[in-house]
Amino acid sequence: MENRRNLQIYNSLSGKKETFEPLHIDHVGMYVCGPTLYSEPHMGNMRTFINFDMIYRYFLHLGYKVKYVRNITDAGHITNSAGLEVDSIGKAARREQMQSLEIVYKYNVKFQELQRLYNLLPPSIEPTATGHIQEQIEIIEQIIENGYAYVVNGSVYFDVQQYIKDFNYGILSGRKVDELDNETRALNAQDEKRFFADFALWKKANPDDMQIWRSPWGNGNPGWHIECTAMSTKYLGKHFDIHGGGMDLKFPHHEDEIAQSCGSMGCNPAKYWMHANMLNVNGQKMSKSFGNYFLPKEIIEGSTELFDKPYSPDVLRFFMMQAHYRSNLDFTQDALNASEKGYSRLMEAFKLIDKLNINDSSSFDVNELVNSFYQAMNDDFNTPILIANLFEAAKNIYLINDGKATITASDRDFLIQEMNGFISNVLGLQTSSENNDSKLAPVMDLVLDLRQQARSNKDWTTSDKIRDGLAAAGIVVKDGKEGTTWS
RNA sequence: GGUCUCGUGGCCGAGCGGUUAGGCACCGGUCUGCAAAACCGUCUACUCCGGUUCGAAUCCGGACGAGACCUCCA
Repeated sequence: MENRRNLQIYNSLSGKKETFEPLHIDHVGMYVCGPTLYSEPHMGNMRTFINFDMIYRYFLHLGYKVKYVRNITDAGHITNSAGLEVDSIGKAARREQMQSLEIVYKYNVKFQELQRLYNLLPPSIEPTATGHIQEQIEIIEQIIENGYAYVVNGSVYFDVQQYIKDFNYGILSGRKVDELDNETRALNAQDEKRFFADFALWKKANPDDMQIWRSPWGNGNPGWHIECTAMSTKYLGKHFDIHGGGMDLKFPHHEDEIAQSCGSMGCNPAKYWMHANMLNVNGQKMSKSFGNYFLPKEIIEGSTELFDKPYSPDVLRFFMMQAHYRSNLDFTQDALNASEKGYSRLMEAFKLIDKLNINDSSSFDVNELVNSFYQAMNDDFNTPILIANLFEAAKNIYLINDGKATITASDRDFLIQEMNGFISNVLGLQTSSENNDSKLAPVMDLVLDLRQQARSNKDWTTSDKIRDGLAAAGIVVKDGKEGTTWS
């Protein structure tokens, strides 16, 4: 496929757009950092997963065989800036009076439900951190053997000072080790570390830890970053195509993953690093303390105070796709309403396309239009441009419907196929109408027939009563030249 | 404090040196029994100050403003 050769991806590693060339022909290996299951994923989490779902879908659309690995973090992250224990899952377990595994299971069920609601394709593999403790231990052993880690009191730390003699720590985030900590941070509990920037690979267990594993260094917990190195390596190999995640994971998480891979296997794990941007709500990063925090399910149900009406998952997906994955996106009521209307107009056009009259020639260049879909996506997955081009198609469909433009049968079939491919397969929007209720359709036919009779008799009172009554029930009646439709 | 993004019309949001992005809203028109839907058309931009250039929203410098990260974060 010609379209494959032109795919440009912004690589966070180089800070530039690069032509995508897979390591293995026809195959793409992609690893994305998944959720930590200590609470229900929020809308910001969903934006990242939806963006990578779109990226996954576009690779599939281009005909690649994709192995998409997205992990589940079910072991609590164990250190914070002060080196103190912060087991997020353990904390949640105590709060909710459950065992760690119960917490993880509970929120995983919710996460799976959200994926279905928002039409995310399941990844090829969703490995868990706790299922790969042995692999993590083996990588840590290798790093120690290579001289880039040291053992202290049953804990293992990555030796950044040793590492920077051979590799570039900061290659992804652009940070320089000597700039990292000019101000002396609170150094309590960091006595074990040789250097402030060293990070934990394995942490000795505390008596009150809820999850503990055995290791060559005694009982303990894996560090936060090592799980991703272990799982990406196991399922995709030591060097694979794409590693993705939220922008906030760039440092330290991804930087440390690179250090672990280089320190154990001698190479950066991924050829392309991709980072999806954050979600703002009413101008600020979504946060519980700002009062602009809401869950993906609340906005669908309309149960959040922030918005005065519910929005469907398709509208929310469409809204997010109208912004580029590397841009900030601000959730506001006005913006969501605008997307809701635009989405409906696009989908109405797509539903209309089957019914268009055929002509001997097309009054516009369908090939060029379809090509513009690919060009948009090939430019670093530019979904806003793709959507603008889909609206161009919609405009033409409406013109044909009004008899002001023409299309040939083969062009129409081609356009149907490609529009469906991009709307449904790539953007992940559900094109099947929820109005295809087998019982409602014949009833509507009857009602509209009665209304048409009233209209023929110029009985506007009856005709408008039917229209208003249906409107009250949420059904919009549309009188067109070719008859009346509803939705 | 350090590192890095960003500042586009009423709202959201593309743009990577010369061409109408797009959506929503507004206004005028076509259509309609009246509406709605649909179509056509018009109008609102590039934070500010310098510089480079024949030409800058786009490149460079500075100011102001917003945001992210700096060992919990998607």
